[in-house]
Amino acid sequence: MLKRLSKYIKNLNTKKKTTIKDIASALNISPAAVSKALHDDSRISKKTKDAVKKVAKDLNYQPNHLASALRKGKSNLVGVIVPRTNSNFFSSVIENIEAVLNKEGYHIIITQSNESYKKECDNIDTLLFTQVDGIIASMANETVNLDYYEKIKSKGIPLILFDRGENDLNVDYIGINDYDSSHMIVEHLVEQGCKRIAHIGGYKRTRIFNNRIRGYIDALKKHNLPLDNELLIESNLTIEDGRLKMTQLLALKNRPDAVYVAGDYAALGALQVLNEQHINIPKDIALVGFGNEPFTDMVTPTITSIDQHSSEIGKQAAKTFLAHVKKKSTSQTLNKIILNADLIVRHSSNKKDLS
Amino acid sequence: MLKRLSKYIKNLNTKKKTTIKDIASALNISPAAVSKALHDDSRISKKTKDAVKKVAKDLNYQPNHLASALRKGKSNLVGVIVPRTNSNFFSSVIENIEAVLNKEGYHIIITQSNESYKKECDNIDTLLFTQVDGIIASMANETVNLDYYEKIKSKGIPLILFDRGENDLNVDYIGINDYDSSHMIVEHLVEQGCKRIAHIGGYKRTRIFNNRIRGYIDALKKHNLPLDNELLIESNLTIEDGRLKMTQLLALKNRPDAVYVAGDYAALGALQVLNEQHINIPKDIALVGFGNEPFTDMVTPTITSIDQHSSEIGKQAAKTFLAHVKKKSTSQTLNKIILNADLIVRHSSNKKDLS
DNA sequence: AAAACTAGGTTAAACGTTTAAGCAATATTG
DNA sequence: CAATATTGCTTAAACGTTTAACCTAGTTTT
Repeated sequence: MLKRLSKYIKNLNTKKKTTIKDIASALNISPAAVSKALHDDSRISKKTKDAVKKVAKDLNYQPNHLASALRKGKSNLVGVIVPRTNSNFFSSVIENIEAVLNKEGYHIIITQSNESYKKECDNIDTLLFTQVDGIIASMANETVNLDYYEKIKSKGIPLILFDRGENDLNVDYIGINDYDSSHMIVEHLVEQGCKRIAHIGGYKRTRIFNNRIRGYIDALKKHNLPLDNELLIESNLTIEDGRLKMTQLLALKNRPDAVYVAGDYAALGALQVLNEQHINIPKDIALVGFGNEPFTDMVTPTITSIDQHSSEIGKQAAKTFLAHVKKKSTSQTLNKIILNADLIVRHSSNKKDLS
Repeated sequence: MLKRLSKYIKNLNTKKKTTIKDIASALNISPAAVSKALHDDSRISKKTKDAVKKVAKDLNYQPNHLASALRKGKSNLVGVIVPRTNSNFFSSVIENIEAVLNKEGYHIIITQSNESYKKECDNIDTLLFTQVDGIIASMANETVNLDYYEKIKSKGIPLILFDRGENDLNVDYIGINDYDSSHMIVEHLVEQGCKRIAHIGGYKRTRIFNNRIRGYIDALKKHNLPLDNELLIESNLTIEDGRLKMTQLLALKNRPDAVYVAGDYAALGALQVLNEQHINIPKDIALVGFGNEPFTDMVTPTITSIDQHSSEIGKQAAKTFLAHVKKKSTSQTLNKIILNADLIVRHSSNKKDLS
């Protein structure tokens, strides 16, 4: 009695999803035939296929992703890990990854590490738990231990890194040429007549920031400018720290006449300090950022920056993943895609265009 | 021959994941017992449980989420839809949703609509496809047709809206009191001696922006200020449009002496224009934003804004979802949680604190 | 006209868990 | 001490798809 009642209630609640079985019995064919029809198997007649598709639509059939994922051993889900999504760069990369993957029937799961190593590990666990078919990631600032990434590799799950990646980890990578970008920036500043160029860089331990630093140092050498250790500062590249480090530079007896900041947010902080202290940009101090965030073109003065081709990075990352799953052979050739970045010159460093 | 070879290769590749069966045969008990042991079922002896857990750890057992989700009919995944993640507000809401849900064994899938209705529909399809147990969403600016949200409801999947939600859709909602917030702002500006208060508002069709507009109008009335239609402008609230609309206001014969902008990004755009035109803030024109984005405290002058308690909104949204799944009974009492926002007074509107 | 294909399916097992139902052995109760 | 409960499992089915293997009737080849 109680059982019958509960069953009745259950039937009321579970708006009973249509399954392949329902379609099969409606057409008096086997579930297997339905499955094949829905996948356009060559061994099923056009007539049956059409009938199946019609009934499927009529009954509002939605394939059960979990069941097919379980059976096929793949989830058609790709995990994405980024430090944070609230910058235009990562936001745009994600958008493009999604666009490319959606076309191939994949969906993405976005997770943020907030630059925390622990969070990043949690995210990896979440993604592995969700049985993603691959992971596309950009590492947190904090991350130095690569065990968790090795864990992904050891499970045989394709791993693609972009922007923030490590060389030691032998995986596919998409990014820009940071070393060359620094050269472009220094060259540009030298052209503007700057002689004391400071660099507020990211953490040396992060490969891309290290490359920017190396590029900065080598470019100075190339132009016969002395390297002054006071002018090379390590930063976490937040707005706040940008303010701090700029203030620090202004406190020097011998101030720089140009500052190259390895991130736009920190460059914005620096800009604020310069504006507040009524220092003329670029006449007294020229400023260059990195990343070409939209706000660089909206602040006063507009900030010269490096465009990292975020949409291209996203697309390439997605394509690299797809290449991985398509050739399931062992011929896993390593892909390292290095794009050339563009220098976008704006008011903050353009002395020649002064009206 | 060929078969044996392919089988051999297969075994090489599939780093054979340990399953419950493996544990079972290792201990010579049934898979069912293992499953129960892992879930701390009371009908399993402590001795067996310990043994199972030890073997599970030794064999590096990872539960197959897909299988359990299929069997249990729930995925332990919650979908989150936001306009974009690149604002601190949404970023912070998401962070808190995740924190609360992770503790209960749920994971989240983040998707962005980029303020596009079509993208939002796609996102909903993705989430339904992924078999999420619930959806927490904030609607795109463009969204006026609610069919897709009805679709979620009709599938019996818990839907919780926050910030941008609609009244017509009869679902749980978490947000702040926008109407009252406008009152607080106008009151504050009146106290500062402002008499011509303009409002750059969001789209009227979006409920929260409409409420802010209504609050603005009613507050003017309350303080016996005339409503000048020239001073009430609709905007998409991006930085760019903030610049545009501010420029528009400055072109009036009779300029406002205060501008209340319904979003911080647009307020930033307005601030830039005012700064560029060397208009004294707040003496000539006072400025107030909405959202308390971190940069409001970093620009010059700092911008007065409304704090929306993003972390609280995130937590409450997650808790509301959890309440839904816990009481599976039909007693679906509707939750409308309206938080009181805080006005954070900063330099852009504080005339009394002038040094 | 026998042999060999082909078209168009069907059958049944499998993916890894969970869980209702069952059962034997031990413990508790009246 | 017989009746009843409890403990600690086992059995087997189920979740919804997919797929290898098989089957039958018709078609083509030789």
